[in-house]
Amino acid sequence: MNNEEIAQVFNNIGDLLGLKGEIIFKIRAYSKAARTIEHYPMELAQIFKEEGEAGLSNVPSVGPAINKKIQELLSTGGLEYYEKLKAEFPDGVIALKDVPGVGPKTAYKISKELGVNDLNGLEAALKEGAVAGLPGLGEKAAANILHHLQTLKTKDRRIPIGRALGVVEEIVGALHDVPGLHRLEPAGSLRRYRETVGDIDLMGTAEDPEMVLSALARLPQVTEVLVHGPKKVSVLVKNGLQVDLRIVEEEVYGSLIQYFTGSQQHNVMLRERARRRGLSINEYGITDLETGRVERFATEEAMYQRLGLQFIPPELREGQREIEQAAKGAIPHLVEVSDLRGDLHSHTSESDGRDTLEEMVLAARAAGLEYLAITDHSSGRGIANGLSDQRLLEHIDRIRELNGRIDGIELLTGSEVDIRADGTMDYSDELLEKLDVVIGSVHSAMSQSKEVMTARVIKAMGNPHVDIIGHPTCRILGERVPVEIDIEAIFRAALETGTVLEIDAQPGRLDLKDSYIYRAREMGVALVIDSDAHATEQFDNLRLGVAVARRGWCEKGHILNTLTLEELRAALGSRSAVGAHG
DNA sequence: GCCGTTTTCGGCCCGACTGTTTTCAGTCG
Repeated sequence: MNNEEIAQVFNNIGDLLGLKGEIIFKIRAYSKAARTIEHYPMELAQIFKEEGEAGLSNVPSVGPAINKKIQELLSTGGLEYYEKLKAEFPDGVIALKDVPGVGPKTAYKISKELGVNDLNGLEAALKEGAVAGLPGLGEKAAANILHHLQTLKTKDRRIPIGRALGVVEEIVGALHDVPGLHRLEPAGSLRRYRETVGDIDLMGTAEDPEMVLSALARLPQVTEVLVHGPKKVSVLVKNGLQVDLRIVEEEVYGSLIQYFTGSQQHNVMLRERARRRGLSINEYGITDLETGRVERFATEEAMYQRLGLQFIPPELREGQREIEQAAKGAIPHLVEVSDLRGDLHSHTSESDGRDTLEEMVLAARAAGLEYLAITDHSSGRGIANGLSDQRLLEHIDRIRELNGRIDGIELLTGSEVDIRADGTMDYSDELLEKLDVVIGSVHSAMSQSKEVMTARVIKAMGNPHVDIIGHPTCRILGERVPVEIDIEAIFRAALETGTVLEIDAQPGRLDLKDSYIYRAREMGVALVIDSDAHATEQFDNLRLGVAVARRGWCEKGHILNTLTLEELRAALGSRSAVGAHG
């Protein structure tokens, strides 16, 4: 059972207790635990396996009662308390509250009065007009529920961050020239660089707010204007993505962007901390409860400082341990894009890249990289025009030749070599030995069982020529689920063999993902952030890789390609040194 | 039910919006 499923159970328990009329603070305790668990950087199953009950008690918002329930869920797959509670209510209570606008109370009312137990039944009841007749629910409420129900069916709830960033860049670019616009930046999960976002929150300051708001509303990519008030406009853009723009006063900008950046759980914890100090936070400032005096904050830095906290980078604001760390002054100096000196994974038109070797190298140099490994696909990737032995040898010569006549960047020869279904590599050891950088990647037989896949990758890591495992879980966001693999076993093998694990920064991959990065870093596994660029503009992917590494609390020292080329060569040359680096 | 730089008991984040209300409940973030 994974964290998301456990969180779902506690969320449902909270809602059901609400219907029973339990005291509100007990209900909130369950919801709060659910929110924490949902975004916890380590799987509770793993914690329980390794450290038992004591490990679980370190999770914030988990006390003795919820701890016991987690243990039961993990060891039996079920929870008796939950089953008994569910049996007291119609099934519809859980099923119907998936619809936005339908909470536990409304779900209960509909399922009890109308006998509706699933979403199809709900749609039928809405169309018959049965819902609008219920006490407390009128025509408008019913129409609203039907609207949400139908959009729920047609639209992806969250989109990959890469696509959202593209939309933001277009919009910010288009609004750039509006006179009197001072600031304009994203808030919300986009600013925290979550791998998917539900909508886009933009926030800014301007001399004439209305001019900015209506400029957004008039953009060609806007398909519908949902709300257009004096301080806020909400629009839909192509593909149904919602964009909210707020223009606020300069004096309260810090408080507001802090509030709208979230996460919700982070804000709850921040406000609890403030409460204990006799302060109350809202989105406009901090109120001293004794004197009633309100302080306003133009910057987030000032606001965190007022609460006795170090500044917390947005990527860490997930309501885990970041506030207690900030209170101790123990927030790490996270890795930054400017710390990256090189890139160890790139493709050219020799295999499935779009641009030529020379074009890619010039682009990498322009992006400020000091070194670049050219790692086209191996022969087994026929569909990606993988290189035969002979073509690889010629490619190596061309890379060396180019390296000799170009200034400002050093080139490394390399290959992204298929790890075959049996764990052997797609080139011979003799050939691999000629390369500076060998990335081993799984591109085939992805439906292997967890045992087979894990053994396959560990076998590849045992090959002394394999330096890096590329995109270790092979997921494509929104398209392909990750392969079944025992990630803890992979981390252990990486430590034992000194193999580096990749953070593939392609927007659709982000693989390793943030929570795995967190765990790998904790274990001391060496990591590398790679663009996996297939075209000249894709070196820009690196910033996204840096962002997920930051979400995994990585500092410069955890990331191998922050080393100078000399240091890197030494590290790759003796792989035990690579392991020690992390 | 959880938690502690005032507390192991006595508190518990805060506001906006919507619709159905005649003073507020429900939902959301």
